[in-house]
Amino acid sequence: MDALPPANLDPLDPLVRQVVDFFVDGVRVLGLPRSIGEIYGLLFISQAALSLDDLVQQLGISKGSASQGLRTLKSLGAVREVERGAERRTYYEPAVELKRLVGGFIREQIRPHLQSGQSKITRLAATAREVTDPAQQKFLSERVERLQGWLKSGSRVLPLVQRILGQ
Amino acid sequence: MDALPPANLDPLDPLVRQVVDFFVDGVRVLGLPRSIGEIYGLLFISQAALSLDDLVQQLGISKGSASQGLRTLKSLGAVREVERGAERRTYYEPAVELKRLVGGFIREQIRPHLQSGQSKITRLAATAREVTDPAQQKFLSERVERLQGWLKSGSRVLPLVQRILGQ
DNA sequence: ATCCCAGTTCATTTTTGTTTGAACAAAGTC
DNA sequence: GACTTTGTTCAAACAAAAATGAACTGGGAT
Repeated sequence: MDALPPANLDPLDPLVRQVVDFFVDGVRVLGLPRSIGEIYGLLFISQAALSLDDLVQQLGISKGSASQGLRTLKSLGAVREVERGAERRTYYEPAVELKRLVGGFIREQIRPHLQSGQSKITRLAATAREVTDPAQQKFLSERVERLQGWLKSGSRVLPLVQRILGQ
Repeated sequence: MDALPPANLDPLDPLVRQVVDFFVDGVRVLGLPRSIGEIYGLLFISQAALSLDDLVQQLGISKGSASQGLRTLKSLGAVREVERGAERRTYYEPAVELKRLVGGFIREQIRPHLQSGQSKITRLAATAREVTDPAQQKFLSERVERLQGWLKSGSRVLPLVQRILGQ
């Protein structure tokens, strides 16, 4: 009973662990996979920029996860690549300005949904217009208009949120 | 080869289907299960209040799902029970004011996370204070302060969002 | 007291989403 | 050209979340 599972041989420092867990929870709320929280969290609390391999080693995740996670984080503008002179491998550091993070999230994760919502409602309105029974018609168009109002409000709020979070 | 699966015998009207799908997508973005979108969507587009059994019949979902979905929707303030005189069974109708919906979502799904985030950061700050190396110390406290700033911004934005969406 | 009926609970099944790891590509070295 | 190093891709394995349905609760009705 001494050959325990090949557990991560290099457990994270407790402080680092706390930060990583914080971000794991954070990204779950945003609907992103945990590996993304782990990666961003470790970058956030590491003074030096880290390479993909550093992330794999320290977090004990696969290269595949690390690669995909970094890709998503890049697309969100949440990490940037650091030039490291003649080095072949690339290093990453976190973007820590809330404004930038929120902006990226809105651009990548919210706006597309708002837009597809808009077009769905447009189609919906067309379908509703074909209903003949007047009472039914009235009820439906009232509801469709309400949906349109919601989306309008949604797109009105976003810029405001961005402005406030940009200080 | 003619005993096909016991598919839903009573498919939804295409318009209703469109609305239900709209809400299914909508709630997925919010991180809620699809059954909740289906239920809310059907209520939203139905002129009459519906019972749990109506939902089960029309959506082809189980009683269990319907019951749990309604519970969540009630807790979000997104549906209300309609009194139906001597009727034993209860009927539901949707809350359609954006203000109320957003308020419920913030209260149930966002505030709790902000709060647990606050307390995690407080603990984190304590851990960070124990680090002795001064350079390390400085870096860590800068990062921890940044996190605190994020949460502060977050809680500043919420009331504002609510105000704007309340017209 | 027993039988409905409307609704809830929760262990199991199903579905969905994430992670892994092996194969691959690209780009530099010897 | 063959080899090493860094990173990507994607089918398969795995894990997490949601849906099911059978057992149950509780309140009428008879």
